[in-house]
Amino acid sequence: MFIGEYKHSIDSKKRLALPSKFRGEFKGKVVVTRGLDQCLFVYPMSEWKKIAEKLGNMPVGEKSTRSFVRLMLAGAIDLDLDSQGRIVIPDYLKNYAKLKKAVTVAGLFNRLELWDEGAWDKYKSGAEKDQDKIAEQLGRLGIY
Amino acid sequence: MFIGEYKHSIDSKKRLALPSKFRGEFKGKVVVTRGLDQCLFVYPMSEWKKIAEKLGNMPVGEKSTRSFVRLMLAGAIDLDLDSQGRIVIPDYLKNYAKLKKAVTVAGLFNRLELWDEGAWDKYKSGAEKDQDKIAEQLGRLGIY
DNA sequence: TTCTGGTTCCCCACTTTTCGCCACTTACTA
DNA sequence: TAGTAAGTGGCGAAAAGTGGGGAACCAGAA
Repeated sequence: MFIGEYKHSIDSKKRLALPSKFRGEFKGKVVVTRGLDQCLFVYPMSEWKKIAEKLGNMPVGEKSTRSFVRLMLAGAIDLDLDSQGRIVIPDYLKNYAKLKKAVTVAGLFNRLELWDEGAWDKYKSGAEKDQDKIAEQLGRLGIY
Repeated sequence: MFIGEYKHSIDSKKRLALPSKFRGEFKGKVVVTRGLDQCLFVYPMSEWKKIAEKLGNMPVGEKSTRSFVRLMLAGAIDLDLDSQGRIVIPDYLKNYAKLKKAVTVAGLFNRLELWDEGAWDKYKSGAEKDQDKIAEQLGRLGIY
């Protein structure tokens, strides 16, 4: 289970180290995909297979479904960790999430999220302002 | 399983290199056919056989089904990879997808798609716009 | 048949990118 | 404060992508 917030940096070769405490769960392989709100999702292979299976079997008849599947599958990439636990972020994903040097890695239960540090801080302060709404949601979920 | 987005180029002899990480799955042979939305589909021989089977058994009653089957089956061609992992794109397919020099190769689960780079970028930015719909679709897949 | 022009295919070569490894530095722990 | 682990940086080797020469092949024309 992925939890916590970590700061890492992308070097000149587009390499990004993943937090060492999670490397065991990845077993040397991860899948990175386009996420929501301009971040990237990082899944262990086992999680990704479930998702890909569903995507691959979606009907291609409808135009909007087709483009959704294209975006998700073509937007994903499977990567190997090097001996230091780093992955190389492809250009098209790096651009999508507007990643520069400083990256925030966030643990979200069954995945990691990669954020440009600045974007993350902004997003977070926005979300923190919305405390009342969050409290409301928690209540609805039965969390007190 | 094919995923990811790759940039390659067609040279003056109409040769196009396929991403090296997939060459193993092709075993030297591929089937290329007209795809949906002005792109080309590239299947490994094993996948193509399944597809062709399905297409051959489709009911020919509906007009749109008929034209879809014609599109896929009539345009299909099997190609060999050369020793550098390239295929030669026939003119009629190159024209159909309006391929110029810069080509985007997209992995879509059981096939690759070949797009003119410009067309791909346009298609993608169109699909990316509707983040709400994407979130909705993700929710339907059980991804949160 | 023989010549010629065009096309295809095979192989070699150059350039760029990627990958694996090693090493330094920083942070945390005991 | 020594020791260990994590994060970062850089080098050299290997692989991938691209371009081009030239042989083989196939047509049509003389």
